[in-house]
Amino acid sequence: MGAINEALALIRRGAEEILADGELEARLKEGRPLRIKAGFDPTAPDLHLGHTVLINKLRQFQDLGHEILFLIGDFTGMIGDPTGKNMTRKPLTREEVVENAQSYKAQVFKILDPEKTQVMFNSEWMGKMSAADLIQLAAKHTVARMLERDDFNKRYNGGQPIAIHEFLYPLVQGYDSVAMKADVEIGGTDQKFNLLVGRELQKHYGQKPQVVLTMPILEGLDGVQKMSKSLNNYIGINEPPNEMFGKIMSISDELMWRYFELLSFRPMAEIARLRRRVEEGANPRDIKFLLGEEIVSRFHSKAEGVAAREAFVARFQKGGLPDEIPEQTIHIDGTGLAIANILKEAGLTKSTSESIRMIKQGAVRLDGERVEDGKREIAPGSEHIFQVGKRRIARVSLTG
RNA sequence: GGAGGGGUUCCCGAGUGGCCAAAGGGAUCAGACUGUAAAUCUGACGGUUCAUCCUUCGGAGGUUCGAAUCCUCCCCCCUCCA
Repeated sequence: MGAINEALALIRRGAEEILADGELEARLKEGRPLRIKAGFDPTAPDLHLGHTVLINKLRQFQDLGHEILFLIGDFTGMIGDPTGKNMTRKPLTREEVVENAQSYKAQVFKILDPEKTQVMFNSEWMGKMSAADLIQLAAKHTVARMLERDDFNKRYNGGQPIAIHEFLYPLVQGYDSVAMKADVEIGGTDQKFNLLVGRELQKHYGQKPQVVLTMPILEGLDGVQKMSKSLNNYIGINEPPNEMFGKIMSISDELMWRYFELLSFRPMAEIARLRRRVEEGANPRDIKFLLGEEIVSRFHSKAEGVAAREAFVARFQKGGLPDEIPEQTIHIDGTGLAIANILKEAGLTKSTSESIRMIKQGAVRLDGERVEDGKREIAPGSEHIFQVGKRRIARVSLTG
């Protein structure tokens, strides 16, 4: 009994909503491994920490002994989840789907145990479905229910078009749950409607309706908008250790707790203790170190996590230079090249104009000394460390 | 099919013949303060041989000493009516 309560606590951690909570408890009591479904787009995955909120939840289920069904929606991908804008997507070729699946695995298995994860494709059953079957499926849901979905509702009332095939998306996603005999489906809060359709359909097909668990959308580095690549407020899981660590350090203190809850595997009790320490006067920066080290360790290695923290301390706390400075060689014709031009050549600035601006703003250092005059020429045959701001740095050797 | 409104620098959005590389806001970058926090303040934010010259305001032409602004054609988006 204690074990079930513990399991429930872990499952509820960070979850936005569980429908229905009571059903979940009942299933856990059955004592068998539950079938946990999560669906993903077949488009090329480039995962960031926001995506891992969901995957972490899968991992927790896995740790509790349940079976993860990682569904790649290669069939639904042809429809595209209706957002009102991109009504249809161009279908991916089989090769692209296979390739993207490989890429998913490489990224996702940094969190999940491959041994306990089944990767599935919904084209497997949807591809075989006949038109008659599809009509039968469509008969199991009503237009009125469909229009309950927020974005359909808005579009319908706002006189915006809704293509018929868009109604098929939730139906197909729901049917996946039937085909997969899912016990639980996990998705973002924006997926709630689709996940609930799965419950309805399972009932129609004589199955016990799946438990729906929604996870919140993670805020990006700015702490306000959702983490996304297009907003450039993300931490990619393939980013280099120091980059990753630095980005984590740059989040606000308040946001740190959110990240702890959703991204850390530390028990909530421990996180509560950390929080108390900060309230009692500990420097939040030092607590953030723990988070940074844990995250970097997960996606790289324990050693790299430690190294990233040490590099950060050495560089920013003690004001030193990073231990690995990218090296460059620039060839100079004639007697010398102006610093402004070298910066551009070295890729530290996008243009000579930017170099001049940066110098004017006091952002440029040459071997640690602030540069005042961008026109100053450096003769070939020497090596120097150039810095623009705090983050851009390069060791440049100039050859004649 | 008819009527009307738009497309401006990364985004939003002013500008309706010269003072426009183009207001303002956002994002971003840099400096100060710090814990590379956050918040705040300051500055920058097309390229260049940098007090110069060059390229930009959906596309192509044209008018003019001079156009983001006027004209012609084309492409795209939106609203209303049928």
